[in-house]
Amino acid sequence: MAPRTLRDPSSSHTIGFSSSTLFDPTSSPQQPPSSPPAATSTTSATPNSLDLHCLPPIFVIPAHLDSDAQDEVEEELAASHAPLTYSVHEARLFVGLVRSKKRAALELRTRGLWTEEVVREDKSVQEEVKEKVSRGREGGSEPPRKRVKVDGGVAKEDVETASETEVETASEASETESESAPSDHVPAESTIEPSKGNAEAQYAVDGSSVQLQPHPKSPAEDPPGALQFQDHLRVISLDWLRDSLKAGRVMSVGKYVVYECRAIEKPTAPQRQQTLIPRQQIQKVIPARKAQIAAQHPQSQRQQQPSSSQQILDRARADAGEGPRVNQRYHPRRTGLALDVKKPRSQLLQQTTTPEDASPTNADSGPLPPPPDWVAQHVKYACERSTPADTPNAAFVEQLKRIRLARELRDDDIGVRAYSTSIAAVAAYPHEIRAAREVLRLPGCSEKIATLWREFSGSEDGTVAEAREVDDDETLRTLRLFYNIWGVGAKAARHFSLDKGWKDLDDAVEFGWGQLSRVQQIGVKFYDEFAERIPRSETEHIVQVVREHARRVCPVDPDGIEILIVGGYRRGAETSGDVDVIVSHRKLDATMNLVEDIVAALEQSGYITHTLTLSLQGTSRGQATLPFRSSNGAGLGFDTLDKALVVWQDPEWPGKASAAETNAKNPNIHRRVDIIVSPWRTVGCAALGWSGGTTFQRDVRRYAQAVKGWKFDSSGIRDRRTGKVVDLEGPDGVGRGEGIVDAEKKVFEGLGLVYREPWERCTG
DNA sequence: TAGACAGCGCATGGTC
DNA sequence: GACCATGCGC
DNA sequence: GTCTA
Repeated sequence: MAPRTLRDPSSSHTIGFSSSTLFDPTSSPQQPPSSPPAATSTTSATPNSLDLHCLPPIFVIPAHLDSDAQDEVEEELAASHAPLTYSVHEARLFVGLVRSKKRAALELRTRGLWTEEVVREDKSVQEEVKEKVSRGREGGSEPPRKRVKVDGGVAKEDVETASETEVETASEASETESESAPSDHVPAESTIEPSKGNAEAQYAVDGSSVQLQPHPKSPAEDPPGALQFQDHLRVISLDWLRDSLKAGRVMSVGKYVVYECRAIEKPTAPQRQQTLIPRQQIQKVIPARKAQIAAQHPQSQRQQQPSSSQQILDRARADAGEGPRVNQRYHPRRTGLALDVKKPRSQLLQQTTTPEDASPTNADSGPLPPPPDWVAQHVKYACERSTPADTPNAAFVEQLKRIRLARELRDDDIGVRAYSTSIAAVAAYPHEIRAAREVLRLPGCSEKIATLWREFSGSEDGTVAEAREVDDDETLRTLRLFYNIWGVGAKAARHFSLDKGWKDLDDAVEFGWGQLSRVQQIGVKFYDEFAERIPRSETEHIVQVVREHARRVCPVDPDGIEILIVGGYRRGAETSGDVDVIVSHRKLDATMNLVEDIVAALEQSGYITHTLTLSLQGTSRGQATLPFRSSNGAGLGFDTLDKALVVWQDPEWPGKASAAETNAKNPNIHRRVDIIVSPWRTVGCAALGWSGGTTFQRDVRRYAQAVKGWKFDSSGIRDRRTGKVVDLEGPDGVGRGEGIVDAEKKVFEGLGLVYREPWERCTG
């Protein structure tokens, strides 16, 4: 082993590398090498015997090296008199824990160095090694390792019960990882060619400028290899340094080359096709699994529903393509709208209150369609208007949503909220927008949104630059990858991507498994499965199973169990990201502890494989302010809106019977299911609170606060001033003959709102 | 021009 | 262990 | 980013 081993190799997150690399790659706070390593250091070294002064400028790629490990590498290099550099543009040689061409290129690119691969004609040995190194990482026909690893974990998970709360251990991941690890590493020492003993064998320094040249003394040693092309850059494995130190002499770099390239200019305009890249990235992670899923779930295909977000995006993009062409007719001549928006706004508002609004008010723009009442009256809460899913401005909404996503990824809460408001307004607008003035009339839409609309309407393809960033910007693409893990929000995504330098899920598994929370580990394991959309028929089936189990655990009055599917399904979506279902019962005591019982029963039958969170005392906080009235013999009469967020898998599959012998595992896809149990008394609030969309719900709360002075949440309503419960559904909920939806209608009514059908709540 | 922007429970990690 | 702040999902 | 006190 190396002269000095760094960290405790048994550290829980030395996954995959601990036995094969010198430098511990565990955590990697990415500190760009802003300052050179100390010339001397207490930990550094025994001066080693290597002489690397003739090497070209070397850059140490910090990825996956924590600052200590990075320092150590640099110290070793410095001790060997290697010409370390901290400028990627100056460097000719790059060393690091990088094992694929693609990744190597990415590492350089993210530091501002764009490259293209150089394929050498004589690549017998080198290519072989490179290919070996990168095998399994690169796309190719081989399934990506990540999926293999993750599946390995899944296999183990399959026997877990939902009640297990134990954190899935890093050691488990480690085991799993080790199965595939060996193929990732450069050849063992035995395969290494005898060293030429001196760096000069491969490199020479050309006078003052450090340029690469084939060394005259050894033209044949690293054949075409070495340096016929002086502009070549090489990314080599850190193992080269390890092996050289180990051998006490400089090993030929040839076999350690991961990526050979030359610098190119930064591409100016990102190609439009890059829109597809995120999906490709995902596919890269899951192709095999995806195909498997498709095969197992023919119903998804049968319904011809978009089975992926990309398809939806594609569809939206197609829509977007049409938008501008239409709109352009109305914008042959535009004025500097942004400049005159402020003043005209109030004028417009006044005008919109009169029927004459439909007449031309501006010689420059022509007539606008008569605004809907909510626009004319500047109604600002989404719950006060109808927002159907199909908007004539879908393409523009799509662009706004992308910008919002970018704000989410940038951890800009306020921006997210602002765009959500605008999106909800645009989505509710019943006409195709033809003039920026129309945008300005909408609540929550002002100069910025109007400007975006102008860009949108004037563009060839119905896109705006800010929205394209989500797909084009590499940082955002990586952030999105992590952000899409269940349990990972903006903070964690940024932490993983920016602080730790992880670039893909492989990195999270290899380098950070032990740093993931329990639910994040689950989120990674089922990353691709959770991304799959759930068709309505499957939602219905799942809910049917929930219903049966609820009845089973409610022996006193099983027929009293009432169910409402909420979430996207209730809003009419063809597919959903998860299944949300409200379970209730007219008898208060029947809903007490019902979630736990249902979950336990579903675990028992094998439907629930994991419990992400279990909320058992929704409104215990409310007890203090809750009058002890409706005690009904049910003890304290709490409002309990209990919920379970679980991972679901149908335990039945064809061939299960013989599975024991064949060791086959359940091929059914894992789904996210939310089971909400509400007491009857507040089931209307629950229905309203869980039927979304997000902005609709948020605006119900804002409305309740601003207009009524109430605090609304899905487990009830309270008066902000007195703290007293506001009972809109009656002391015991709606009566005989009325159901959950009737209760919901009473809540609307009590709030002073016109009832909105669920499909009118598609606020985006 | 400054402050608000939904509001909850759970998980996690830090402090005392 | 109690308490608090933060992150997260809904 | 928008609205409002």
